[in-house]
Amino acid sequence: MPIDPNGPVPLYQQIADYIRQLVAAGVFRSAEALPSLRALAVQLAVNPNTVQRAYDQLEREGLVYARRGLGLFVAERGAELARNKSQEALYQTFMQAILAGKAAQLSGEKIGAIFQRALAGADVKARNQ
Amino acid sequence: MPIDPNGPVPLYQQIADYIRQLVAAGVFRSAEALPSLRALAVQLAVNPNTVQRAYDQLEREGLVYARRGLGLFVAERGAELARNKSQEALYQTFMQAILAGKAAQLSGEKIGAIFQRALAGADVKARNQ
DNA sequence: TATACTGTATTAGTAAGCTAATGCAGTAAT
DNA sequence: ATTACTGCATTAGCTTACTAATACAGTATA
Repeated sequence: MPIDPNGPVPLYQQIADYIRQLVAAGVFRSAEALPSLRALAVQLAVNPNTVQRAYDQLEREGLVYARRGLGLFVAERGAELARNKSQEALYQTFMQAILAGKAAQLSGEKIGAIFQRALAGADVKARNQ
Repeated sequence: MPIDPNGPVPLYQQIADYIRQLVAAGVFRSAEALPSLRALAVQLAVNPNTVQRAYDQLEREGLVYARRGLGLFVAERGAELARNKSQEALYQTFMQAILAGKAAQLSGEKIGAIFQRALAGADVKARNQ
């Protein structure tokens, strides 16, 4: 698991994002236990509270539920929620960016063109990895 | 000028963004003076240093240049740079969002569809204002 | 019941970023 | 030279957010 202690995005956020991806991809099946706080904390060389905070966030999103003494489990529709969450986040990001572009006097067509260029660029980037 | 002392985005950033828009729109013509640090600071009820920081950023971007004792002026190709800057920022934002979407197992088509929905949504939003 | 594992809560330290106070330095006009 | 304007630099206060230390509480098993 790729964790970068430096860099702008907080550790707990990186962890939450990564776990969310795994849940969305179905790596953890419904009602299957996720790694325990401390286990993951040791593996990532991070304080348990930091993992806790990530798990907290995922629980608030409804992806997982925690049982004290037992562990953490993927919620019934956890995978589906995770996918919806990703899409919603993407939509919000796009919306904000588009509004910023409009504020900068860019037309909808121009904004669309820039997006298409980025989409193509992302493909190339993915191919080179 | 709409400045929100609360809210997540720092004052100096709001100021810089707004001035950049004005420069992009050609409100200030080349070599024409912008409001002085203190004048703008008074108008916005903000510390001069905060405006200074915004102007600093715009100068680093090459949009304007400062002359001590004289004031701040729009650079030769300032308006053009401002427009390019906006497009480049938009491209970067799109790129990051797209990569996040791909990481979340979303296909390029799906990502494109979400973007189109956001673009349409932004139009509606603009119409209602 | 003792042990060893789970998650939870409280508190504190630390670092980064933003804003402001104050004084310095250059220009121009009276 | 004085005055009144420009931008610039240094420093400090303040807030916020992140991370960590530590202790508490529930569950299962030997």
